[in-house]
Amino acid sequence: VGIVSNARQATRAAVIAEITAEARRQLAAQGAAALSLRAVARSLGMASSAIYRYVASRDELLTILIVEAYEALGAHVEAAAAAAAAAEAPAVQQWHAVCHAVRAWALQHPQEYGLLFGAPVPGYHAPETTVAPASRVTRVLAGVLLTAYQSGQLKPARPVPVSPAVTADARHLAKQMGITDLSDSLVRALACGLVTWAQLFGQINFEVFGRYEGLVQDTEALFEHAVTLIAVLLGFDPPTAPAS
Amino acid sequence: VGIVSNARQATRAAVIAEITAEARRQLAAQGAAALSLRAVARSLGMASSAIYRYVASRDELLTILIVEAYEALGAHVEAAAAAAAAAEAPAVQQWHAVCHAVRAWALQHPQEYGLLFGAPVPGYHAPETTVAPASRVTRVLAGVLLTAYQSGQLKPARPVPVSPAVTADARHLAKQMGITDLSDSLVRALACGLVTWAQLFGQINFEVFGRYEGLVQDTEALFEHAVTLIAVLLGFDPPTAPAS
DNA sequence: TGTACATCAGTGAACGCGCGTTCACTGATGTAC
DNA sequence: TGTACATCAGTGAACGCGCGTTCACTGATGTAC
Repeated sequence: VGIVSNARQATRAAVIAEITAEARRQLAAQGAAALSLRAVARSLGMASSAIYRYVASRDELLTILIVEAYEALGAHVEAAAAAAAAAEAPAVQQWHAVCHAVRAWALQHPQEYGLLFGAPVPGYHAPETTVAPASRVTRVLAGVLLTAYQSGQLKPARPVPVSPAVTADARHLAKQMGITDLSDSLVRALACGLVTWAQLFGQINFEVFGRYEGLVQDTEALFEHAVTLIAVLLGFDPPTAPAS
Repeated sequence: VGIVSNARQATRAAVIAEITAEARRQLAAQGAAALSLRAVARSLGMASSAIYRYVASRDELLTILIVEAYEALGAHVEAAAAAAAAAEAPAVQQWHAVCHAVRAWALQHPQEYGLLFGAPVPGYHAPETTVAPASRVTRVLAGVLLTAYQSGQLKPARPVPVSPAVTADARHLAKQMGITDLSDSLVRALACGLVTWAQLFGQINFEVFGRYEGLVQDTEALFEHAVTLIAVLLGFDPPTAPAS
């Protein structure tokens, strides 16, 4: 409880940081399945048993990596959103900015992205600790759309009817987000948002997981097109001039 | 080369079938990463070395499983398309039918689906053998849209401008598919198709990989909504009556 | 039909590897008087 | 400031496990005369 024990805690935190950094390196190099505590210890020049002073188990290390990845992605996308907002860009451009930010991070960290958005690691079940960090990106995406909606720049273009079951889920979701306005148009917007959320990550999945390989050369241009199409679906005004 | 050697070949084929069946069972139970030749041999009551009379390596077994999964999914979706076509359903309904068929198969075989559409297995690179089976589903999806397009039931609703890079890729793709009509509207349709292709699987990914867990109760209803939205994006007439 | 030979399925032991995790132990670092 | 004690980082050996793959070998099954 003394002053110096803070020093101990500091070095302790530093070692944990080294461990997670090395683990992240191995994750990036060989994927989550190949991640091993022994290999991390070896790279750090310490006995394999020493790791257990800092990390309870392999699963806990995986959880740490997942949380860190969510936070990194969240911070990256938040920064992009903040920059676009600071430049007072129109809402559509803000939407494009955050989408491209997600994609850029995913392409730079394919294995971490796969850990977050690929098939779940078998035998591992994510604890509740990961829920909050995971919602960070989602919050940014929803925030951009919500302010666009509130500023009138986003209006449901084609009122596609929503089934009762989807309406119920949308209402439930609105309550969770603390939204009191439960108008039909907002329900539609939420349902549309849920779908476009999956569409955005579907687009990135195809690119990161190599499903466009050999079919599409300029995947960035296609992504830009996809984001534009999704924007139209969301209710942004469609572009008229040819895209760059 | 004799008659009876066919009998040998037949029993040989039967054993291979048993091996792949058991491998598929283990894949379904514990995922691709946990698949092991020894475990398969154990379950079949044979020595671990005996497997090598039938399968060259673990990677080859994985390849076989991938090809089989692609074929199974392809056959499933083809059957759904054929049934919808035989019933002379309107093109939108055929589109819905094939989408729901993909989803149904994915939910019934989540691990196999993950093997095909999740993050690639690290250290494994799919040989060219998998390309043809993989294109089977895609061909069905493209076929449904193409006939809808040709019968006039599908017309690009909002002509969203397509960038030169995407146009080039679309043209290239059209040539690969043996399509000679390279009109602007077809280029737009192809670009849109590429995007909706990823969107469809993105939607299924979110459901199979559990990303909607705790957020959406009725995932089937949401999927139905997603397919409808994608249909609108593709250029089908939007539904007017409330969805079921 | 019977016999000598070739083919092939299947065995069991072994090689060499890596893994997660535990445990008794050694030193160093900090704490309290 | 100095000393006795407690805390904690880090070690090395070990347990028990499973894996992919190879290899010399045994029998059974088919083949050719």
